[in-house]
Amino acid sequence: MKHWLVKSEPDVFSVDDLADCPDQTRYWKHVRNYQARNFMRDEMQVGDPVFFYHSNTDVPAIVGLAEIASEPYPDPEALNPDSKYFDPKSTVDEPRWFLVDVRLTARLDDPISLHEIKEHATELGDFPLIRRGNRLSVMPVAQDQWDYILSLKAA
DNA sequence: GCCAACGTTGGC
DNA sequence: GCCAACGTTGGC
Repeated sequence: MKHWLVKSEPDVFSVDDLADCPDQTRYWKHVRNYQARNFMRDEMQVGDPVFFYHSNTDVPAIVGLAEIASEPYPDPEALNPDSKYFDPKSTVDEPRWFLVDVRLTARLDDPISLHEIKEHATELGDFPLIRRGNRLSVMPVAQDQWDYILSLKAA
């Protein structure tokens, strides 16, 4: 089992939007980045825990807990010529882009802010979220990093 | 295959 | 709104 962090801009799709979805579950999102794609396609498993992170907002923060709710499956929008996510190089036989469904398990009453996470950079060690210049929207979180970040909320 | 130009991300 | 970082594109 691996742990993950996924970023979403709340203006586009927030944790509240996910909460409003049937079964608090929805596909997570039309990733067009190969590194993120590889994590989703090759490593995510049903039940993996996920931090839901709000980016590009007043207070960037982990705002919810979620879990992977499906096996990876091809992104149908990549095959739809009318979609903004259309990719002519993706085919039914050789899909290029993948989705997984994500189910919200808890909203955090007290979000864990990026600022707070950065204050604990030393304890966290190498963590993609706080790496300079990082733009990855899907990233793995080590078990001890997961536990440590959750303990910040409890504290 | 190189690399400049361009677009996007995302914190501040 | 600014700008650093990074990925992608396309000319050569």
